[in-house]
Amino acid sequence: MTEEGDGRLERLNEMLKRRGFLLPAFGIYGGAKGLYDFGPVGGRLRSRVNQAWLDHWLQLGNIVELSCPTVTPYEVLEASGHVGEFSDFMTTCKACEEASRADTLLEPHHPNPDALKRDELQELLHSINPECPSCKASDWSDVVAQNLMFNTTIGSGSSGRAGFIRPETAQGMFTSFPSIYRHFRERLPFGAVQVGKGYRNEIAPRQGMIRLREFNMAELEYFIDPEAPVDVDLSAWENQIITFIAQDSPEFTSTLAKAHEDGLIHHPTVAQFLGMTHDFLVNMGIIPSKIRFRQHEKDEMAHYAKDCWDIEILGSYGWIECVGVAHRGCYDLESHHKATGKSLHARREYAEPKTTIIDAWTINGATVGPTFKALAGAVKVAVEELPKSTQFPAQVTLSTGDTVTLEEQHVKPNQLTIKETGEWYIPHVIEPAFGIDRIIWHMIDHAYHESDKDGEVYTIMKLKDTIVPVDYAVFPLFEKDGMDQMAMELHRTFCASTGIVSMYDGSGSIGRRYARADEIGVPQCITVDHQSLEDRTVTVRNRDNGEQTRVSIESLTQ
RNA sequence: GCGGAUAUGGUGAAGUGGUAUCAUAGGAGGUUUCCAACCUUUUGUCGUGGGUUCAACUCCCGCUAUCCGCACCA
Repeated sequence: MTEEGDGRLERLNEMLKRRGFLLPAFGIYGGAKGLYDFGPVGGRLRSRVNQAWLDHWLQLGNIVELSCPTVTPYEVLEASGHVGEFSDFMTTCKACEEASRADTLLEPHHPNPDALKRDELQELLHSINPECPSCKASDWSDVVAQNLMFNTTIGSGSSGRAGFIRPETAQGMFTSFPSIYRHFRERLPFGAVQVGKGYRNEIAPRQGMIRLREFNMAELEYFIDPEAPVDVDLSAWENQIITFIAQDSPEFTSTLAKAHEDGLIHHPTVAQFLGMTHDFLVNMGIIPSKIRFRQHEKDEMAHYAKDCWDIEILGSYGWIECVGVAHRGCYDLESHHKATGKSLHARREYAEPKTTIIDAWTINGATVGPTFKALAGAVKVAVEELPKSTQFPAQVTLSTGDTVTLEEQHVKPNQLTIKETGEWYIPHVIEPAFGIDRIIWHMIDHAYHESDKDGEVYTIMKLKDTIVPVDYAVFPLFEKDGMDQMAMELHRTFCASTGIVSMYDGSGSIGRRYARADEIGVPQCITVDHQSLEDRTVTVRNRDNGEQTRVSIESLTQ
């Protein structure tokens, strides 16, 4: 196998374009930065990965799939913190009209300009007046926020409402919490999954598929009761040695259970999801030794996170974050609750109802009201705090600072039994978020094998059978004598079966066709030859070892 | 966003102030009893907009995109 670094990445990218895996979008218009097409081969690959991802999480048994709009009202993303967090503060040089980031300009003059608010940046910028990096002038416009989300208007004209194209799928799932809660009969834990597009108007999209302006994401929002005992079994991964990079520590290996026992992974469900993520990636063909889990530093953690892990994959661009598993606490539901006033709580029933017996004093409203007038409310609070043993008349100091004298006629005994069967709380959320494009890139990167064949590079895509874009390639040995009709018939039979993709190829020599099929990773090539015409058997060639077996057509199509 | 480089058939490349070359690929036909073979034939191109010029793929300028650093982002 040819190793990387000798032009492998260039050959891979060239092949992906030529064979229709991945192509720059809108190519006939010169392309558009940060936008890619999944082509005739890649489109199928993507949909299979999406489906495999959904199936993987639906296994848990308490997961539903949602599909929420990409167009999202301004208020939703303001409440979630994205309007505030997803912006850069820009200023323009009045001499040359070059736009620069205000915090970058101020870096030599302030320890951490990134943390400044807009007004503070503006003040500092105008007092220091740094040189323009391109024209050396020192005359800056006002600082404006440039948001990394795509702006849009929902509706037109004066009735239009400000909105964004979503930067992640998560918010739609949070705002759907009440209906998911009802669906699951108000019993946590449960989760919602969604695969879909997300959009970020990146300043500098780079590195092919790694940083896109429109990207495929897959997210699970898993809602838990922070106080409920957690029933998580990590034994499935007890023999799985995983590479970790944690806060304040160098790279080391351990198991998920050990990492949790050591207090590194705070929540067992986070550990479970890290394990399930590992399983998914390996099922997709990611090489296990090229996976590592990296814990976010405290200052790097996003605005919502309590504990956050990146799953990084090693590929041609180095270690790239492809999945994030974040314990978001109650941040999201609480934010939307505060913004809307709508209940996003769950109910926790006590094992035993809590009974509170109150045996003390309360006010006699008929006398306290007329006597104390505006102070009556404060009197009530003070009276209810008095011990049962209080003798009246009594001097009482109110929260207002006033001191009043309470007569026996102002009070009456207060005997109550309050029974509480449970309480309301805001569920916590654990969120695995997958960058599907990045994962597909690494699947391709890891599956791409080159070998030397008579001085030429021979390419095989060793993709997993479960997600290959094409399941079968059907060839007539020669396109004559009825072999072509028989092959076409078999091809059509395959295509008529749900979930199977077949490709007919009768062009060029048989060896050339095998090579073409290997290049896009077709696991099995089926060839119709002269013998097939007589006994309805065909040869099946294995992609990875080239071995052929002869089987009957019926055994393939049943 | 900054600095540097680049942009020629589907893919990879050469080249020139007078409308372009090679390899490979794709289609059709032939040949061929299974791993990129061969023969015939055919398809298709100078990223984009402007300028200079009798004439621009070539020179100049803008734009767009790509690659490499830096920065940014996750």
